[in-house]
Amino acid sequence: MAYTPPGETRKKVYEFVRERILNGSPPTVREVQRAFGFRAVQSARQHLEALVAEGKLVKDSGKARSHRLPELGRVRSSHLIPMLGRVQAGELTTALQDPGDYLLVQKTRFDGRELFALTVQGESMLGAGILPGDTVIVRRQPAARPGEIVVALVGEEATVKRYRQKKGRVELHPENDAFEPIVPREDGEPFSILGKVIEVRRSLE
Amino acid sequence: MAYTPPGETRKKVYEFVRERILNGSPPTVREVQRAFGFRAVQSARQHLEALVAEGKLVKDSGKARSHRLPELGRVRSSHLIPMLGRVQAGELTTALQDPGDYLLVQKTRFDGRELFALTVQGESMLGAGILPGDTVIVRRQPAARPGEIVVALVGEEATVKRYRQKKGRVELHPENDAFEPIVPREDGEPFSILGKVIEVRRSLE
DNA sequence: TGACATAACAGACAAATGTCTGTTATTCTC
DNA sequence: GAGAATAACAGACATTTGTCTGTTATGTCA
Repeated sequence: MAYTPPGETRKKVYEFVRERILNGSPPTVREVQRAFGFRAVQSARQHLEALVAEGKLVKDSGKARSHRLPELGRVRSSHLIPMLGRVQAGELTTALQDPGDYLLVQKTRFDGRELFALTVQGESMLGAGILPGDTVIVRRQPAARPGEIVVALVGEEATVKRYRQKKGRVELHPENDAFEPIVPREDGEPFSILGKVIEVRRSLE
Repeated sequence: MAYTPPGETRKKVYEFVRERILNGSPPTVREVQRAFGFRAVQSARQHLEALVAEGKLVKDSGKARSHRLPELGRVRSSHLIPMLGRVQAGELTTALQDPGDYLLVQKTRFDGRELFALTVQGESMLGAGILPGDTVIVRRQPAARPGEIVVALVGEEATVKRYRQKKGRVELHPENDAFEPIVPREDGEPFSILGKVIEVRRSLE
């Protein structure tokens, strides 16, 4: 490769490597060499080393394909969670065994507790910006604090509501005047908190 | 490693590799070996080969760290898109050059067009279930169809609104009675569609 | 011009990594 | 118990990949 003005090729190398990293396969030194038509491995290596020195890239010495973007450490970590779709609550457990779909979440935001996702039905939470068809990501937990939005199992159905307490009794509040709060009966009707809604997603495509 | 029931370790190997791939660094054969305490490289290799044969993984023969998740399945590779946060519209372009944060999306849902994300400010889209602080994922495109929610550049500011046309003229409608529709002036005030909102995300933690 | 910095080249070595051949152990089924 | 199937092991070799030492070319600036 002919001589190029200082910094010019360096920048292109950075963009090339960055693109490759974002696409999931960091290049080897020789892949960079070939991509730029260098006739010596060292040419590619010098650029890569310089980029590391500048702090634009990070590298694990000696390892293959180990260049990373420095700011990605906290972001890249991801996790797949089962997507429950529109299953009935009664089938929740079995659905979790072999879920039909997965959703990708950024793991670092969640502390390793079990997560799952499901699709919202009905308009009872319109006031909280949760629309029918929205996907809610839920962290499994058996209890909640007042004010949090939870997924609860009432009888045979899973429902998304805001958790409240009144005189020591649990109430599940919709955010829509057309609906009434749910007050669990004491006659043994199955009632439990499945978990807390930690994220809402809506696809508009 | 002691003998384990057929398929048991295989499944764990798959999960391990999948996790690593999603995190951006597919493991080497020997990394799998170490992770499972195999005393022979071949043990790890057999599992990996079997997984490729089953179609659960794909591999570039001979290359280091070349295991990938097949593009066919439901679980697809992830993609990082730049997160623009609360930057002013005028800085949009520069912000894209060196973004400070990234968001993880499922790549296959988007056809390779350029994506970016930004944080919503203001309550003008409450009626569409878009709240202040929500993150919108935007696909860059210079035009839109009536009814779609877009990010537009009006003067110096980026704004999220519903795109409409009235008598051949563009109007940007809020979804909140407290706000007025925006009708771009014809006096040369900068106006352009930055892209279409394809997803809304809200974190509740 | 000459010192200096950067870019690119040449050729090799060393470490990491993928691949191969063959063997032993465990479980299941008949 | 014999045979089949799967799991795990042992040890080696080949290729890929990272790293090193030294050289030549191009541009900058005093």
